[in-house]
Amino acid sequence: MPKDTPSPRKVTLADIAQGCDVSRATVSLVLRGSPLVNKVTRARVEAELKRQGYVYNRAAANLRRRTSSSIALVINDLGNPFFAEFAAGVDEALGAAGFVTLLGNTGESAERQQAVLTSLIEHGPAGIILSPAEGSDGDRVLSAVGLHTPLLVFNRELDDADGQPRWETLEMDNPTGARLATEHLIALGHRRIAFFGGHRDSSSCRQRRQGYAEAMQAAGLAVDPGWLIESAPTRLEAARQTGAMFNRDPAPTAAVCYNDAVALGLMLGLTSRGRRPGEDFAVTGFDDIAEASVSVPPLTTVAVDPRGRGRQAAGLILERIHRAEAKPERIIAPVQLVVRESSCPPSTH
Amino acid sequence: MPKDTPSPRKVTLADIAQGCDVSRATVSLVLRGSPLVNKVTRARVEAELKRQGYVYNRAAANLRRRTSSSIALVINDLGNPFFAEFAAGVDEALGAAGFVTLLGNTGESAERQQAVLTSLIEHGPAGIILSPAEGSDGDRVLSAVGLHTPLLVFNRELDDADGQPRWETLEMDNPTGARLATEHLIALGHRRIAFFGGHRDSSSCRQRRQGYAEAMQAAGLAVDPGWLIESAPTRLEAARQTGAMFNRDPAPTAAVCYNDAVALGLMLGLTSRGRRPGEDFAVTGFDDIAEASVSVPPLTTVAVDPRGRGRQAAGLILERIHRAEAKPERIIAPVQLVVRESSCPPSTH
DNA sequence: GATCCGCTTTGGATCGTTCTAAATACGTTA
DNA sequence: TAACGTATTTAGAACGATCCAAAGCGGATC
Repeated sequence: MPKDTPSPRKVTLADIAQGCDVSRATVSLVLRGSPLVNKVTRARVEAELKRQGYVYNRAAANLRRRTSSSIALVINDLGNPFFAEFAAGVDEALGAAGFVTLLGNTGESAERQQAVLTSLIEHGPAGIILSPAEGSDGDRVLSAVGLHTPLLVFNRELDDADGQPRWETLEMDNPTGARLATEHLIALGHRRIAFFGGHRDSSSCRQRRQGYAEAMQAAGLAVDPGWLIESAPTRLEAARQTGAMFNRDPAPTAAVCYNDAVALGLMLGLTSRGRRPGEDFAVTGFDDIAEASVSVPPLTTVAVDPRGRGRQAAGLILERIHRAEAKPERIIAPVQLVVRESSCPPSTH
Repeated sequence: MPKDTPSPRKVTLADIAQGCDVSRATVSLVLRGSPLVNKVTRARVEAELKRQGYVYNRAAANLRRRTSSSIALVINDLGNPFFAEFAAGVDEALGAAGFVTLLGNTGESAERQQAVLTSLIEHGPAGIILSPAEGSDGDRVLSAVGLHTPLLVFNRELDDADGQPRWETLEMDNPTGARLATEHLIALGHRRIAFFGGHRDSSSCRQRRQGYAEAMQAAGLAVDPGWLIESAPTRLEAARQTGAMFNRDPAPTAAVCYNDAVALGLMLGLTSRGRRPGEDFAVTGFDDIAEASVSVPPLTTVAVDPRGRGRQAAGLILERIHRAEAKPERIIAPVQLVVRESSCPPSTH
């Protein structure tokens, strides 16, 4: 229940119309740059608009026209630079198309996500871009969103069991990214390669592990189950788990990490155990966050261009709004391996 | 000009009213939980609401009531974790109060900021929170925002020369923060302390330098002008400028940095010059970004709690909306020194 | 003088809510 | 029986824009 106060009263079309002795309809035509109105009238009206400091009331227009000029953007963790960049990309592209972004941050809580969605939908956005919180349920989401508002799900899979896909999907090409990183390490001469970090039940982690496994298999390399190490996707947790890597003998000589945060944490953990990442242990990340290029050593990683993905997501939802009939697609965004210094050949001793 | 398409038609109050044979007014009362309606009627109406899958049209309600349930949030750089956290805090508090966040990212461009403000204001937000882009002009901002929408300016000063303050201000206590950091280094025994990073013309940098200067003076320590080193507030630039610190003889033994990014860059630069931050050179930062606690060595810094500041900003603007007559205040948020390992006593040799 | 034309302009209904003032129902009291 | 009070419901005019169909206005044509 928004507590709010009536404003002092704003200048409306009617005020302008009265002020220069034309009808509201004419003023409206001027505002929308219609070619119907006479030059002289237009000039008079425009002068009056400026004089009274008129500001357009888009809500009223939208009500009458039964349209909307906003898109809701629901993010699972705005504090995470990856999603913040994504949001910036979305807002940039939406702004350029004349839309405004309705923001909602869920902090990875599926409950809050429901609340946020119900609240946002009441503002009548033309579409919704959702980066789901962990543990989101497709049916619940849909019950809040309804069937009339186009929905684009970003980054995580949301169970969509029905025959008909009920929303559009934009995902990173996780398998390929992990495969590229793994192949790169193999090409450098590594044979014992671990997959480090991430939660087994997250869809992106599954997909990345799969790409890793494919590359290993294609090269005829065995994967020791002890080389699949889970950890929360944060630097701190990853640093803590570093030890788990060296429980087996022989230990791995390289690790493909779930993401950059984990990779940076692993490098920290290695350093504090007296190992030098990029010299006697190879590490790769995923995401290419800003820090990756300035860490010591600079991190080899898979770039996904979150800002570009944001722009893409905005483009997709706008397209869908214009052609509501088209059936939802599932889009996989390409990724790119960026080789830096953290991926070294296996040390010789 | 938003290109948009009429939607398939939504369920309205009238549909519900017709569906259970009461008037629109009654349904409206039910929706708003008025005690006037009879229990039995209420139940009937509620059943019908559910049956038809009604969703409230807040825009229409806002039009009629001449209210607004949104607040615009304009951010100079969403990609920066500090501002992303701030935004998350704002959204959290606004959401709790039943408001929705209209997001706009300006990417530090004053031009884009004007465009964003004019676009957002047309959606009739109840208030605006603005973290200004570099080089913003107070008068231009105000010409876009108008005088009827409460404005809260965050983090940077915006020239407000007039006698009457025309907007509310929320700033960090920069002078005190820098003073605390400097005093901490002095207490450890340092005598030659540099101020490293930031642009001289940014208001926050000026304020932090001032706090540093005060502390130095209070301790009777001279400041060599060569110890005031400018740099863009990024890690990379800071690393590049590291050399400038050792141009003078005797060189400083510690540095108060403009912010954490700069401090981390400086530590990088020190390391690559064979110096060990936290052992033979002391470093402090400002902001306490997530990384600060996990860097090597962990960074002594000044915590400003961006998420908390976001919540505070939301609270302030909401308060102002309710009491529009109150004259705008200028609020300085307290900061806190967090001592970690990067600040060591001066090395003995 | 009536008709038709293109060029402009306009009154009034409309979008989905809320608000006001008044209507309705029904028992009580005088 | 009329007047009254309480509890509940409602018709219809707003809010600020847009849309539609129609009208006004010369001037050209018949």
